[in-house]
Amino acid sequence: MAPRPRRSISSPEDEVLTRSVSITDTLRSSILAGEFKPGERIYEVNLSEQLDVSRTPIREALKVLAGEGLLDYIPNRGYHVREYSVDDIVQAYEIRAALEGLAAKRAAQLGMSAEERAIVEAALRDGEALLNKSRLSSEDRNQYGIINTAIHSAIHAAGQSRMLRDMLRQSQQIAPSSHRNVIAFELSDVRRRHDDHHRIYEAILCRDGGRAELLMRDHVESIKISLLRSISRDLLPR
Amino acid sequence: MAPRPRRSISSPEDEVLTRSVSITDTLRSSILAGEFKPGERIYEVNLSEQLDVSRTPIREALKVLAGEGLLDYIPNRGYHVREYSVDDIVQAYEIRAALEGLAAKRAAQLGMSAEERAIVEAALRDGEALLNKSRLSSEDRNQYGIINTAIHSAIHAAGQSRMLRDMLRQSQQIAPSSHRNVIAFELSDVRRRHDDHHRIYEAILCRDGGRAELLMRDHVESIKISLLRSISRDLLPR
DNA sequence: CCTTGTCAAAATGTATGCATCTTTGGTTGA
DNA sequence: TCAACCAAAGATGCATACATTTTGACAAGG
Repeated sequence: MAPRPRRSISSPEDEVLTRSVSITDTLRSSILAGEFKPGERIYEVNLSEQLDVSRTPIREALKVLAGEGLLDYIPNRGYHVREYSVDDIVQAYEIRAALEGLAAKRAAQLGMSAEERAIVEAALRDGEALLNKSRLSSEDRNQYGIINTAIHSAIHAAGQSRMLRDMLRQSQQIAPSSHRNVIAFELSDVRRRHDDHHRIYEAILCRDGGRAELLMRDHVESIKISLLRSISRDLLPR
Repeated sequence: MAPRPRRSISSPEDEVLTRSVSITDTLRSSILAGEFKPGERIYEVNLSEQLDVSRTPIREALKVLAGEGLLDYIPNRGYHVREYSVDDIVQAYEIRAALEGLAAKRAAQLGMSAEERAIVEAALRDGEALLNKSRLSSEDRNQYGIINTAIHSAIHAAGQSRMLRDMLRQSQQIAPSSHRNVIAFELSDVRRRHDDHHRIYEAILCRDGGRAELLMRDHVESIKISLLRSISRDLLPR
């Protein structure tokens, strides 16, 4: 096999690239994009041929992804794509609600930096503009997803806890599309969520940790409810 | 190197043993026991010589432990034992409080199985007997630790959520001894904690999820407080 | 028909050699 | 003197060969 090319000198601030790390990223995206069937067995040799590397970096990537909960591993019996039942996803939302609540409380207690505030305020404004429309296109919904992520990420950052951030990432990283986790929100739902964001941010600015936590918990719990509602609608069609 | 011995046929229900897995366990214990200095660099070759295996299973073990948050990893620059500041530990308690609260709530909502109830009730009785004494020996404290773990583990199990259990484990698995995290509890503290356990269990039996959550959160938060108190006492001696 | 045993193919586990990167210490040049 | 620069040593990354385990097919026996 050809030797690994030297990293270019001119790139100023690049991520370190080892095969193992980039393969980990590739596989993670594939799994989260639902490109593997839930429960599907993952064969090292397959992947190593597909990705044109030896089994070594593949094995390391699989170990990492198993640690992240994306794969199940049984010694001598390989890896399987982890299956998430509806109940698993509901549990993940409950966990996320508890953790996001804590993050919001900490953000309120510790205060948000100027940059963090700027990000949230810009996102709130953008959301305002977007939700003025009388109907949301698919692209609009996508756009709101980005806004939503910006707000939550800023609050996570303000929580100033690496462990908390790590766990939040894990609780959100649950193969979403594989279970059509994309909840069909009504426009009114989105507006309500956006209003939640406003209130949560206000509570944080007021340094009211208790209120920020309560609001955030309910905010996330309500997504869980929507999920349950949309599922029960699917199961009992009208 | 000598070939790996076949697994014995007679052992009925043994854990699967690969070098990689058992080394992972060994290293995890060592780290948690504080046998490495915080921040210390971990060299693959060192370990492979000490443990008399090749670098391959070592590398896999290190990947897993990094995933568990016990090690920091930088590509091409190896692994370091993760350092936990006092603040990190406090954050871990906050996370644990949120998660244990959720576990207690779920246990109340879902109910505890007969076995789980038996475990808790036995532990509560044992605690009763232990705390009757007027003074606790070091062995007694140790014993109460086991009782405490039994109660909490039973509640975790009753929560019926793998993700929740995994995260709880992670939030508790923070090199305790390396930071003399062993809080010097007064006997009255321990009695109070034991009383907490009684009330929490009652709330769970009554299927009062809200109360169970509240009590459990406060229960864990109070340990955080004790930690902070004992630290500030250390820093300002009298 | 189901069970059990055997064996070969296939998959994972481990050791090892080489490639690449980091680090370190000394050297050179301003 | 100090900084930039090499070169060698040391450490990690990756490929590969071989060892071990699992699995599935097939045959023999109940």
